[in-house]
Amino acid sequence: MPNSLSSFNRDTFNTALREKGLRPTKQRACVYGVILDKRDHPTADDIYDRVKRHLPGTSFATVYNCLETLVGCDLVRQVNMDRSPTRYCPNLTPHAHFRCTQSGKIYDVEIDNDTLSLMQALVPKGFEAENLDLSFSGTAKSSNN
Amino acid sequence: MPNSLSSFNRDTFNTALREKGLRPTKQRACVYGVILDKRDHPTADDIYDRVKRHLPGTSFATVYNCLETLVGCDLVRQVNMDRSPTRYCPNLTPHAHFRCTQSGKIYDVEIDNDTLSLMQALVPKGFEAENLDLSFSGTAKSSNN
DNA sequence: TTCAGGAATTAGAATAATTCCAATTTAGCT
DNA sequence: AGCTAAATTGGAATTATTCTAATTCCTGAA
Repeated sequence: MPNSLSSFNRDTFNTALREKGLRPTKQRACVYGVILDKRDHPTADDIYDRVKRHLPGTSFATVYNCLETLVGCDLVRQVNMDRSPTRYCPNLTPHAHFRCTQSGKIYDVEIDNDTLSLMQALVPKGFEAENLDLSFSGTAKSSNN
Repeated sequence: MPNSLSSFNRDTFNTALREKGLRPTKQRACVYGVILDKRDHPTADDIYDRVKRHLPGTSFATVYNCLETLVGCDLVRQVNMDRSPTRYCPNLTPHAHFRCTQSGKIYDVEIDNDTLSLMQALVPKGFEAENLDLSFSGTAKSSNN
């Protein structure tokens, strides 16, 4: 039930919001819940559909508002692949993404610390990188689906 | 004059298109020309403005069509950063991009072969990556502008 | 507990980038 | 020169997202 967060997640959620002086509303909890519940990198559209099942009155604007809030509180990450709609991901560890051009599915790809440091070292002097995004696209064998 | 490609670039251009059975039209040449001419990662909009100075009748659809063609012929690369409009880049060597969140400017960042191989090695078995995209965002010191 | 004031949500309009479409023009062959 | 497929054109359509103004909801001071 995505609208009832586990007590662990509920705590994380409440704390993260309160730290920023924001209110832990039921819509925000529900959006967070559905993202945790099915970790398939849903789009705002997907999330809207899922949230509506629990809170039927929810509007699109609210979903976008909640997503922005959750991203701002570092509870979820945005994943942008090419021109496709933004996707959302509750995995906060440094990781890359692989998109299968056939199925459209997105997979998390771990990044080991050595490679991560080397990538960070690419940034030239005089530039201060706050964010690093690594993504792959190609085909995934059907056994991965 | 972006509508007169250097003979070197003209050759590259003609060959790349003919190899795919496509026609080297003046619109395509002009789009390619303006991208080579000012390597500032222009958007389709920027390109449209520049092309219009040389071929005033050009439509937006044509610019998009030409860009798609040029990308398909591996004459230019698309650069997608977050949700901002797609940008185009004539640098075909493997490289990453850095976007300054203050100025919006995009800079090329070299990737050395060792780091490139390590990044490619992140892709798990069962996945075949055709494309790799690495981008950074943050701030660039004003001396870089 | 009530109520004031700010925060959050809502529905729908607006925007921005891009793609589609049907009609016209053009380039390359015979 | 004329035919045919390819390319271009202008404008409409689409898609994802953001904005806006009105309403509802919380929260904490009285």
